Amino acid sequence: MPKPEVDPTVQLELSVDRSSPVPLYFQLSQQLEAAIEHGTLTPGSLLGNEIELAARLGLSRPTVRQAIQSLVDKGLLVRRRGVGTQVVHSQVKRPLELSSLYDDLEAAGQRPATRVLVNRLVPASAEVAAALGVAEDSDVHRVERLRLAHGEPMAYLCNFLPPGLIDLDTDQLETTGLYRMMRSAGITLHSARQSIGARAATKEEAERLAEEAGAPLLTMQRVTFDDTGRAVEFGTHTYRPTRYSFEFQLLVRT
Amino acid sequence: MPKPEVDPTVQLELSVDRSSPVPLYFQLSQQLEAAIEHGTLTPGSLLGNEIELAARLGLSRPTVRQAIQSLVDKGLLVRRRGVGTQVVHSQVKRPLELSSLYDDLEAAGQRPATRVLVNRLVPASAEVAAALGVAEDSDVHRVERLRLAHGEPMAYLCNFLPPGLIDLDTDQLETTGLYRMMRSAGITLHSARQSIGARAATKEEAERLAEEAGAPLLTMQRVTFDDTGRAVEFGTHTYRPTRYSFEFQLLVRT
DNA sequence: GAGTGGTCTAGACCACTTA
DNA sequence: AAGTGGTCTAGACCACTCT
Repeated sequence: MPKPEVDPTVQLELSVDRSSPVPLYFQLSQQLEAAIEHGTLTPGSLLGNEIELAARLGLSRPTVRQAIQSLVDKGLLVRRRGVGTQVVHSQVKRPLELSSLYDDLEAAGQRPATRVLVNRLVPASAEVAAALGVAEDSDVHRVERLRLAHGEPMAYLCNFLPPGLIDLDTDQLETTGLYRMMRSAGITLHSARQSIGARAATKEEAERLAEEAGAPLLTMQRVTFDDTGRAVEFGTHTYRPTRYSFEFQLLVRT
Repeated sequence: MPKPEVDPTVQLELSVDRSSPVPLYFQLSQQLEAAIEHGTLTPGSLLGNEIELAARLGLSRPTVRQAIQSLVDKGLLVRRRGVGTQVVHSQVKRPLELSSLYDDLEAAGQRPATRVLVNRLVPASAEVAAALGVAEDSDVHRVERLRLAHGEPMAYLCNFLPPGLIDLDTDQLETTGLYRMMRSAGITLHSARQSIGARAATKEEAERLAEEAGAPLLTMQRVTFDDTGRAVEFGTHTYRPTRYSFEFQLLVRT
């Protein structure tokens, strides 16, 4: 009876296309990630050593390392000196993302709807001006939206954006998410500072979300920065906690 | 009048110690990070090119790149092809962390106090068993704690841990955080899956936190995994939203 | 065209783990 | 002692941005 292969990657038909413009390390990391996602590489399985893997693919060791490292950074693999590289045991795989409510809902198959309540220029309040780094009372966009799922209100979103950044077409706001609009306008999102809390609904808030006054609401405030460090969005959101909660995975910084 | 230096790193007396066991790239990244933290490298300033920097320090380019890349991953630097490497403009610098309430409070100078309400072995409920990956009705540790700041209750923490992992000394639980105890027991935390929501307080919850029944509460559930993929902790926490909110910075995955 | 970062190579030596 | 990942070198060519 033949001894089973120790290195599961040998059965994985890995290959790279050197004529492709896609970087070699990226081609490799995508194939490995797909194999993990797909269950071909099972949790706990030990990848073969880097040098042998590099030789088999006709790549240099640093290139293979770069591919593996990117998956380690995503939390999919764990490396141990003297031991090897293993697929992480835990079932949780989704990377941490700057979540977009619209995308979240769409991914969950909830077919979200958006109703734009307000879309106009207003003078910046002190709080908005500080968050966006603009002068107080200068013009900023104010967008108020109600997000619905299955016809039921789920969240009330109030956002402020500096002027001249993107074209805030109301129709487009109703059919896609704000982040997606910013990305297609060539804005590279970089980081966001978030604060998540809770409070009792005021009468107006309750009415908007079809709740009762005093009902608990989940709140989120966020300032988003692009890769030049500009604040590109300040948002104050309220969610119905019976309909929505924040789910995410954190990687421990090392 | 002499033209000012374009590359601010030349005035930075960077140096590496080749006799140190600390990796060279790490020595460099720490010096750069300190300079950014300290304000010596101001937001928006352009670092000199990698090759020149490598030559000045007597390092190879890949080593310098590794140092710079680690700061890019932390969100402190931004690289642009054809342009250069810049210190990020935004004022936010704190990295995303797996937050420990105890550490958060201590960092905020709130001198937290902990009262251990329960610390014993209990049979695992279905929910706990699923979260920790143990058999239903098998023994698990149950720890209930009340976290206070300035003498006021701030959060009620209920945690479950698999048996035999760490010594859950009650005195130690009152003077430090659970995460810190796990780390000193040699457990390497790796990732956590969190869910943050809100709900109205039940009568018992309200009493524990000195709130009224029906008051809004901020809730957090978390499963934490170590680097072998074992679930090492499952927690169900409730926070007084007037006293606590979750603040964190996200980096956009690219 | 000049300068930047992005990618890649083919080696090397070391530290750690396991047996 | 053998095998692993961790670090490091000294080059190379390419793609992109700016002037």
